[in-house]
Amino acid sequence: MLEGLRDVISLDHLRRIAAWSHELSEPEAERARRGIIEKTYAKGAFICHQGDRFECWAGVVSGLIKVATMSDSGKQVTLAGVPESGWFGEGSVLKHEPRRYDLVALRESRLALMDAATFFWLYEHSVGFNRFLVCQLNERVGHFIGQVENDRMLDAPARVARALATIFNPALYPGVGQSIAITQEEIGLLSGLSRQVTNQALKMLEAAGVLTVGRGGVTVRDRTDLLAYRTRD
DNA sequence: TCATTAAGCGTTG
DNA sequence: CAACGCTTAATGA
Repeated sequence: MLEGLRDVISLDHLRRIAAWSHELSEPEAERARRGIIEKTYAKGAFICHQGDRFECWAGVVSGLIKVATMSDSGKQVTLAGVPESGWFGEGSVLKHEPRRYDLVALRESRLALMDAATFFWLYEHSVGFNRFLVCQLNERVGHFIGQVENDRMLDAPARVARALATIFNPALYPGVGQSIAITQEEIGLLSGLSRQVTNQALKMLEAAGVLTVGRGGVTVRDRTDLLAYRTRD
């Protein structure tokens, strides 16, 4: 697998790629900037495997990341899709734990990686940073409660609705607006469905008035419609 | 046997 | 040129 390009970033750039940086004081932001490098991952590349020690907090600058794990039966189960502007991995960094999940780049993606020392410095010194972390963890709790439900309803449109609802969460991913550029193949990878089934599911969701499908993207008027979607029989 | 999927390919925007 | 839809052959429940 090809190693991507590594780069140091500017303060201006940090402001653009990290919504949380606006909660930081000038010296805090400067410290954050120095602790972050950027790296590009090719389509299909693993950012890390389950069990790896990957001592970084990561933000998606561009592209799309899948967080997945193996089920008991050995199948890949997607836990979440992380689009542009999403930051993840604070769980493992905070606990000094090996990664509990696989991280895969679904398309060519650029990540901002913050080293653990910087992360802990902000954790101990910055009120704004902690405010952001609490807010994000709170959103996650809500998300995973929804996921538990998802395991029991194996219905394809409902799973697609869930996967998309994750991506359209403005608290977690402020960079995503009403529509997102995502292919049906990528939605399938996020939902754990084949391209055919994904296409069919999207049509059903469109018929239900929950979203509109376009070429290479979907548009959602109201995210609560996605969350409210239930199997129609 | 029937259903589902990955792969290949033609079409389309 | 990449996303989509369709066909087909393999897989497996």
